[in-house]
Amino acid sequence: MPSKPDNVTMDAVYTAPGYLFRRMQQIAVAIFIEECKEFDLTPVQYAALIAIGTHPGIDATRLSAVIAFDRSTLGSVIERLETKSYIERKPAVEDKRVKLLYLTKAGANLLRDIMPSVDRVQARILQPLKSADRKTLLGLLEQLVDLNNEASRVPLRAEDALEHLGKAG
Amino acid sequence: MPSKPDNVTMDAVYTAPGYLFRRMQQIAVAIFIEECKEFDLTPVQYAALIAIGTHPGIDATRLSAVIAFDRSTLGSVIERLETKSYIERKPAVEDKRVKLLYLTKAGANLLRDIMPSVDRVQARILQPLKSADRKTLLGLLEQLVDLNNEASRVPLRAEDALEHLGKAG
DNA sequence: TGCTAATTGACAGTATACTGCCAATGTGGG
DNA sequence: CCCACATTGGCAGTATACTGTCAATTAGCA
Repeated sequence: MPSKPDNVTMDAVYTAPGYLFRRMQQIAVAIFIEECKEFDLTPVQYAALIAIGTHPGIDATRLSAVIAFDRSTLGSVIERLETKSYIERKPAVEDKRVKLLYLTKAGANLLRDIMPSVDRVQARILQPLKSADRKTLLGLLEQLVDLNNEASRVPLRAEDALEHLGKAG
Repeated sequence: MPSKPDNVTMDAVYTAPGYLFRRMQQIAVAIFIEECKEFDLTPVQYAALIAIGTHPGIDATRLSAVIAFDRSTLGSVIERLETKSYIERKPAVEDKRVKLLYLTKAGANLLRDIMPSVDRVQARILQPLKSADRKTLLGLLEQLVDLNNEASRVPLRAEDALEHLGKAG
């Protein structure tokens, strides 16, 4: 059977990096949700919790820079984490606009408990590849994300995380 | 200056494949929107248009299998493409449930015109890497997406696209 | 000091994504 | 033929993502 013109043209989509990254994102999220379903936490909420845990007293704007999430999106993420009592929002005394974010005891416990599941997620995502290929892909991915950092609307600014320390102590 | 414990812990996020794929997806979409802004088309809408163009008379359910998009999501995507007059929805005579999808003249023209921009998008996404690394990454990505196909809720079923031919001719 | 800039959090609006449900319709076994 | 089941498209609800706007507040400069 000769190859159909259909397939030839769709290959332009199937082999495009943009399409492949979209698929991998879908797959990664699906694996995360499945592996962590007992914790009722999304990948985004997990990353936000980690960042708040490692940067106690950070504000929402700086948090968005640390995990490279859109500030508008982050608002609802924070709200949901607060509803679940995993974080607390406290108004800053020296700046009435700012609300500082802190992990609650429950949030810290959750992070501790979910860690093995998250480790399984990251392993499962790359599992189909041979060990050497996993390292190669991961290395190239890290490079590409770093070199393309400015291309996204919300570039990663890890160093922003340190600014609040000047105010808080 | 000694490395902060903050950075050590955040590295667990920054080097996780799930996080890196999310970042690359954000970056790829941002580049697409920027490069194709004159056409007012999203990456998802573009992929749907291509698939409809290469599979005239496909229905929404089969379309979702061909591009691996969720069927619920696809409903609104199709609606927007129809509003913009890039596609047409015609009821199937032999099955009153089904609505068949066709590219309009305007849709075909758009696909033709947008192609150079989309080519630039795909090039820009990988541009920061050396040529050999681009090929390596793309090859591993294709492998990984294929091998993880069943892990996503909506696996790619390219062969589904051929089923409607039995009915339409 | 006072006016303008910038910052912060919040919100409205649009567009993916997914879960689950529904009615209409089609299909196949008894 | 009839009834259980599957399929199709649509919808409600939730959760990212992004654009743009806004009021409150702060900061910087004349």
